[in-house]
Amino acid sequence: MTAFTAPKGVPEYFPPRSRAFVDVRAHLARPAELAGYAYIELPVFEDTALYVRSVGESTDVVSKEMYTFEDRGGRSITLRPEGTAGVMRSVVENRLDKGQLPVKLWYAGPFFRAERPQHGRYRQLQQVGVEAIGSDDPALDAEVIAIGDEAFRSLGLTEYTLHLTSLGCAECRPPYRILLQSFLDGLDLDEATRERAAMNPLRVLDDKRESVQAQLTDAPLMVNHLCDACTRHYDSVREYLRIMNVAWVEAPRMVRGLDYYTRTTFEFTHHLLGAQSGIGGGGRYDGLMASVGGDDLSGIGFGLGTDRTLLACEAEGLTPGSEPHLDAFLVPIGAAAKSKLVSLSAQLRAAGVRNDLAYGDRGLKGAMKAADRSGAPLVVVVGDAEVEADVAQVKTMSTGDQVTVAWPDLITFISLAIERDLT
RNA sequence: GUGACCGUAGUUCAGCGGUAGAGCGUCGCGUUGUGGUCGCGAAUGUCGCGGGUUCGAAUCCCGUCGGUCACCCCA
Repeated sequence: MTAFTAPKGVPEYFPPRSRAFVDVRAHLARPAELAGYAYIELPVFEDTALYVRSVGESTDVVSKEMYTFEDRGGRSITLRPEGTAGVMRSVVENRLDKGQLPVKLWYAGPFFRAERPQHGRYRQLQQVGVEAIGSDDPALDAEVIAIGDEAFRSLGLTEYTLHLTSLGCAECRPPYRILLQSFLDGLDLDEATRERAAMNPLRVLDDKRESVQAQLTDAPLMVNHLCDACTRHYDSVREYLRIMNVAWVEAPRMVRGLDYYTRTTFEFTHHLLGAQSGIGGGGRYDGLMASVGGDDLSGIGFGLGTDRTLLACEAEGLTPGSEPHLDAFLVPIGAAAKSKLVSLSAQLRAAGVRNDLAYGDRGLKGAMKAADRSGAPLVVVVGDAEVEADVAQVKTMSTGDQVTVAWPDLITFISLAIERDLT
């Protein structure tokens, strides 16, 4: 039993799984880079009011899941529960929106939500996100969605579904909301659900209980009450998605937990993850910039769950990050050989050849075992005889072939061997 | 936050009232300087933590911490 334990609900990634985590994160970010999104590094805590204003006071995230505390100057600080608000704040504060639009940004890092932990639901969670600000072009909605889809697909994932809907805008949502509310008023609901209906009637639509769902079959749906502009926008988004061969499922009852979403809204869920199946989600947020004090610019973005995506890969039997991470492993026998290989190791690294050395002066047999487990395709063995002859033995692990190479040719020989293997 | 289940070597788990086991992994050996297979051997546990019941607790009870499942929520 160790004296200290990590805080409740916090995942840690250490070898060998940390390699998979890093690889997943890289795959999630790559499609955004390919589409011209630039990286933005933001603070992990912000003024509490930023989240209350943008995410929405009535949301669960703000009302009961935030890590909020007072700092030494008496300011109310909150550990970021999501990424979009901080990006908006930074864009406005640093006037990134005063140049060419849209502003396209991506970020990655930890977020914090004080929920009851579960497999895939963590108090410190990792996300990779993108935001495209300053354009309401539906092709941009489609681009963002396609980037998310490509991120998952590039990892080899297949057991996921893209859910898509439109949540309407400031014009058409309020009247729909009233319509839905009056429908829900006529239903037989328990106290907690009734309260939710009053707070956010949309939320009731995706209640998982059958007793509730049975009563909802005739509920009015937002997609049937969109204004003309929203209908055109949504139709257009879907047309672009078709052009890009992105498959989706219409999800007219989908609800998102953050209040700022408007129009296009989407979610990626994975079938093998149980209750915490959401691996990514996002949407358009046309009033958000103005609400944090900026110009009234529209925007769209998503957050992809790095932790859950890794879990999804594991559930599908995928092994991200399992490629060998070394090119060569160096095995010295005796002090003279050790000095030569310590020097060689540094030279190889400077030449871009990834390598490790058998430390601890263990026997050749044990050192070879370590070499095998390192995954390095090449092993360099040097003992007294080789030092004497100014050569090294270079063994190709996959075939067992071993050749003697003159010491001055070694770096070139190894570099070429690796290059040949890669092509 | 609500309800339920679980917590034993590095790891996966068995043991379920009489003073702790297996597979995998780790390390060593199978003669002098070569891994992966095979054979042989070894090391490692305050049985999550605290209290209680008992002659005796990893085993029963309570609390606590942590994890997991569902709800809720969402990445």
